[in-house]
Amino acid sequence: MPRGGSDLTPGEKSGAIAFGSRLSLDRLDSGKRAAAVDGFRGLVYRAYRDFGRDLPWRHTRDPYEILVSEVMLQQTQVGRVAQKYHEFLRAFPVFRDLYEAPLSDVLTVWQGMGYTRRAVALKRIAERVIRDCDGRLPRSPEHLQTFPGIGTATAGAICAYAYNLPTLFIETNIRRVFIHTFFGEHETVSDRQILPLVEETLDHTQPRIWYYALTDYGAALGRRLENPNRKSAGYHRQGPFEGSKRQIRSTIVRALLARGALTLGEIELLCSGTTFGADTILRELQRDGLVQPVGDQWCVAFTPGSSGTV
DNA sequence: ATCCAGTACA
DNA sequence: TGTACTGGAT
Repeated sequence: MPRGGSDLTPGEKSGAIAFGSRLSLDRLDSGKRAAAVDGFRGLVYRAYRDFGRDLPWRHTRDPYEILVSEVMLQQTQVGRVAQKYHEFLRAFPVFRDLYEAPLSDVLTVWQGMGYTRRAVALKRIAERVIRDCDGRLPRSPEHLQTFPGIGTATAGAICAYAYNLPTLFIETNIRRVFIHTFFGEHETVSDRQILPLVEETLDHTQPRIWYYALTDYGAALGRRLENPNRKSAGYHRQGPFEGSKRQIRSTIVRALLARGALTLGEIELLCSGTTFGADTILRELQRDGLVQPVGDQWCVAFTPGSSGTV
């Protein structure tokens, strides 16, 4: 494990590439290019030694526990996930617990994390793993990506962290490292441009540790730079929360969890003052597997697979 | 008031 | 290829 360091100054040992260095692999012959890749790896590992993070989900290699952490880390910062992670695993220690739990229990524990849809996805993953996969999470990124809520980044991360496989993936900290280091002059950078560098620099001898190091270096860069990911082709700012659809969605789900069930009239009341009709929002929440109608009331879906059918 | 994050589906 | 999905920190 790395230890927390403090000195960020670039004046390092002779020959070493300093924290925050910009590099280019362009127009290097193959020998020089290999040496530059080596230098980059040294830089990343040195940052890991100095600024590596001791994160709760790095104490396990259990695929279920890694899955939970990676889904939580989608769109949600480390600090908030760290608070919720153990609580979630206490409530649902293994796939079967998540499989058997009512969705409302899962959503209740999930509260505060945002993007409730991810909790629905986790429950659906548990159902497929129990029913179709003999209770074991698959090992290949391609197979993993057929599960709800698992895309390229999460699939790659699970393979690297749970199985120590040399998969290629890009998430925000990794993106930050490559944009900062290799695309300093560029105005915008797409993941397609970054991926070949991820491939070329990957340390096949220890993918798990390499990705720990890469993400920690990215996180350390993020604390001292204006976010280089603003150059990412996918980057965009978020609109205001007040009065937004996402605000009313979360209000409705929270109310349903607290009260058990609500009539359409009560939900319309929650929507008053927004430009969205209760009907539209409920339909979307139902499509997302979050709610379902019961008689003349609405409640949290019994099981996420059942969207609509009681 | 502004910032950050990966997936799904158009 | 673009856009919608949240909530807490600052």
